[in-house]
Amino acid sequence: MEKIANLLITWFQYKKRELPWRKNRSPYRVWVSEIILQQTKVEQGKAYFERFMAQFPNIKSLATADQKDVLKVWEGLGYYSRARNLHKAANQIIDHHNGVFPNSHEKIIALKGVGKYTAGAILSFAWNRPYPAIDGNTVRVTTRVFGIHMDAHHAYVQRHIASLITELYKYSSPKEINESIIELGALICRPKNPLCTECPINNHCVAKEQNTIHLLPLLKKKAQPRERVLHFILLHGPKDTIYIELRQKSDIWKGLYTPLLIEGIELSASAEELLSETAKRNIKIDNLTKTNTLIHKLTHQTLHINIWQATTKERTSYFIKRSDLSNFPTPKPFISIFKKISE
DNA sequence: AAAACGGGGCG
DNA sequence: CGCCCAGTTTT
Repeated sequence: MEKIANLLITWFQYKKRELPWRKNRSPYRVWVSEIILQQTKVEQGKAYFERFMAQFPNIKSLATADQKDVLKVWEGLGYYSRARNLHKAANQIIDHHNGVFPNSHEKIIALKGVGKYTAGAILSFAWNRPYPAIDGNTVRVTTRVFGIHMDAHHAYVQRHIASLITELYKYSSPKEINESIIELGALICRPKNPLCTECPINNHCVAKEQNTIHLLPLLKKKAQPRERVLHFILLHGPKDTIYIELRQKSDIWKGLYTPLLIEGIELSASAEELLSETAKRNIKIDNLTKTNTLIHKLTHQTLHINIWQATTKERTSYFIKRSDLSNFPTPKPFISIFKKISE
């Protein structure tokens, strides 16, 4: 174990990437970057991190912002609950910790959106405290190096990995141990085509020795995504206004704004059928025409989307000036559409 | 314990 | 275009 720890950190000090969040490891920066990096590739996360930090440089500025503006910075990144939780947790810190980022594991993991991994990352990266940060990279590296041929999600395996990582803390700092393992997983011990010849610990890798690297880690199969049909109507009102609605249910895109949504009728539905649906919602519309249809794939749902155009003479509170559209966070399929309309 | 939650990238 | 990646909350 001592040899592995030393090889890892020597490699890391030499090969680690220069990343925006590594410039200054304040708890706030570590926290924001770790939330952004959940389910997100480093390359995509960089620009979002820079913009987020520019707009919300500290806990207070984030806490006092409108959730809508936090989601606007998050627009296009996906898993929007991360942004809502980040905003809520900033307020938790203001309300319960006097605006100062808490430094105990118990208090950090109590923050909305912070689970075991993120708590470990904050404690180790910001304060060099000995808490494992077990993410997908860590699981991949450790199951291979130690030859763990068991379901990686199983609680027993997670505890085993944690104890192996903790043992490495005897030989080097938790901060560098955690970060070097994650970096090794990202750069060398990749899911496909790992670069074993460049790996600093290839001589200590059980899976390499067994020729079982391609089999590890052992992961469960995912469920099939469900199919879903959505009709969106770009509804133009008087005086350069457009109808938008806030998604509020516990469903995809909560907190974001979309055009008028009609769900529950088939993809091939006629304009007449849509008209009767809008009538049910007491919205009188004219000139309804279909403009295009697209498929938007999410991990858990495949969305079949029809986009329509229509006009109306009504003007309720759901209508905003087209030029204000850019202030409203919207899901990926509508970013370019809204941009075009607002011009 | 299982399902829900986006979007990007690769072959 | 099918397949892969994956922490936290909710159910």
